[in-house]
Amino acid sequence: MSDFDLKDFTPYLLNIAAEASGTRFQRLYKDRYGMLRTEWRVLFHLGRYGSMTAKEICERARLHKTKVSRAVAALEEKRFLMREAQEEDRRLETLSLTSVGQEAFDDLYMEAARFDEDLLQAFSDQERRVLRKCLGAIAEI
Amino acid sequence: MSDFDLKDFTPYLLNIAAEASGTRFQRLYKDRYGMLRTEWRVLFHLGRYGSMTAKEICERARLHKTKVSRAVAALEEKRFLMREAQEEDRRLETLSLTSVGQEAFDDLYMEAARFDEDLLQAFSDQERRVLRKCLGAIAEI
DNA sequence: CAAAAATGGTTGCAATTGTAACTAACTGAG
DNA sequence: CTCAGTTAGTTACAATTGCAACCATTTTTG
Repeated sequence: MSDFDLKDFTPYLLNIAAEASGTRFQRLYKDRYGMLRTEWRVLFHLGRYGSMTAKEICERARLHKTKVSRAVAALEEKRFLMREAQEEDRRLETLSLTSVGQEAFDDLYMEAARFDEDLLQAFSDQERRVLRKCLGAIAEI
Repeated sequence: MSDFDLKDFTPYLLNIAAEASGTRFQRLYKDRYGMLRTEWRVLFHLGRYGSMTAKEICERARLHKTKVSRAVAALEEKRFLMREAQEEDRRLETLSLTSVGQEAFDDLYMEAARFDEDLLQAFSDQERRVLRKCLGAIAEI
């Protein structure tokens, strides 16, 4: 029996770490705004990078179009975003945050930055660089 | 606007990396053995660490008891494991792999080690150490 | 010892997700 | 033009999951 252990299996480790950190952060968007993770991600994209179509969100956020479609519907329902049909191509809708959505974003954006700092607080700059580099590379697959 | 970006948000990065690597490895246990992720994790525990009860798997694998319960039922259905009631406490069952289950484990165990090596292939020993340390610490939360 | 609390495990149901099929709108070769 | 693709987005349905309530045992405790 080789000495390869579950704790050495990177996908497992990644999954545990992702779940632990994700679950903790979830409390903020879920408790305060009743959002699901996908909704939070869509909100983040629109808040941070400005108005765009659902298609663009799919690509940038690495989310499947059905997930985005449902998240957009939910955010619209909460009056966090608005859709505006495009003249040139009527299949496309420009999505943008309402002022309520913008406020929610501002709040969560601040919390996210704080949360992240807190999460990495024990690591040196060099460790943070390595972590980011490795995660980025693995995500690229 | 601060310069904090989605690519700087560790829970997001972790989630993307976990999903990318997990999905790729999933092909092996799913296509070959029709297993779900939880089933693979339970199989791994029994194969790597020997017979144990569902409770112990819950603790060691960080899985909720309903997930384990269903994974055990599915693995039993596939004839990958057997249950044996304990005399001393009849609420407990000792779970152990059948020879078919053991073969599946042996196969996947080898693949997992290979997969992991492949995944980390571009990183130096030092980077691997840092990665493991950071992920472990974040998972501890 | 009996009744109450705790423990291991399962089940039912609602919520979330994944997949595929669909609609509506555009594009482009004949 | 026009009809076979594409593309953006939605919807329907099945598979997974999460949560709470539930058995069937132990264990505790009064």
